Amino acid sequence: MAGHKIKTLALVSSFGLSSFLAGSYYERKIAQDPPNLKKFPGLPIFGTVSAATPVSPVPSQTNVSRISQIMKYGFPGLDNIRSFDNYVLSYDKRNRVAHWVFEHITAESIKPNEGVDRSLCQFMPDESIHPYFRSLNSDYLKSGYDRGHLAAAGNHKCSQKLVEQTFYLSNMAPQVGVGFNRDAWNKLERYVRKLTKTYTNVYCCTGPLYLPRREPDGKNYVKYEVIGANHVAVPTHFFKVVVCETSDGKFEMESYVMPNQAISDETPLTSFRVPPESIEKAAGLLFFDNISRSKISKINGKKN
DNA sequence: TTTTTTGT
Repeated sequence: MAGHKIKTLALVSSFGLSSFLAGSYYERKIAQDPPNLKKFPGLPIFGTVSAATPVSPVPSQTNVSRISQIMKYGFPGLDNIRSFDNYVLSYDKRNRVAHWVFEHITAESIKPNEGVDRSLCQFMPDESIHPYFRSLNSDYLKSGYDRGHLAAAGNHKCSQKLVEQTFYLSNMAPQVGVGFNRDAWNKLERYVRKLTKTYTNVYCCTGPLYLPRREPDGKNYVKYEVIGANHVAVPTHFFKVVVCETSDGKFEMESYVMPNQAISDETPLTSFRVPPESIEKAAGLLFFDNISRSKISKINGKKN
């Protein structure tokens, strides 16, 4: 992690947070009202919306500061960043599933407010994603997989608007329902929420993995199913990397990898702990790059 | 408690 720190920091600061936000604002706007591309001289114009991102208005200051708070300790990667009011997502256009989502939760922020009702929410396509790369409800229909939240709905129940924003399909991945999404994975999500009872701030990064497997010929292959007309990838595994901040400014890190399959209720969560480095290498991401290693007092329960 | 799908 530390070895790459300077490079990544330089990249983040030269882009600047506002340009990420500006990008997401612009692409969202495209989806609502198709732009007159002639307004942007020099942009390549094809038959479809260009991926290029011209200068555009900066969104409201409140949103910017919340996003800065969520991403305070670094972006794991910089591909197709989407910012919502209470979480941030990096989208993998090739697999039609996010690379990662990032959340900042506190006891206060996850406290459900009266009247907030998950059952009123609907899964909806993310119109800010180009139609070529967008997943649809029809892709999941009769696939046998749940539309599993990456940023958990249960982390955003303080307002109806925030919980609704977790129902974009860009925040979903095909997950085995019984025994995984509704059980072991849900248990991990509840455990992460429980950490807010002990720690002032909890930062949580979640995403899919497509891990190689040894086949009978002795070689390693990455094999995964794709579902629906849009070939949405079914990840082989999911990860969660969590950093807990104590009131005196110390950090503790925990990182988990779970296979996308039914998991026995008896399996303890601790058995899914893996070194964060192994997730970074498998995912091509760097987690919490802005936290100096010397400030992390524990990793997966062991003194660092 | 929270996570969902299916068919009416």
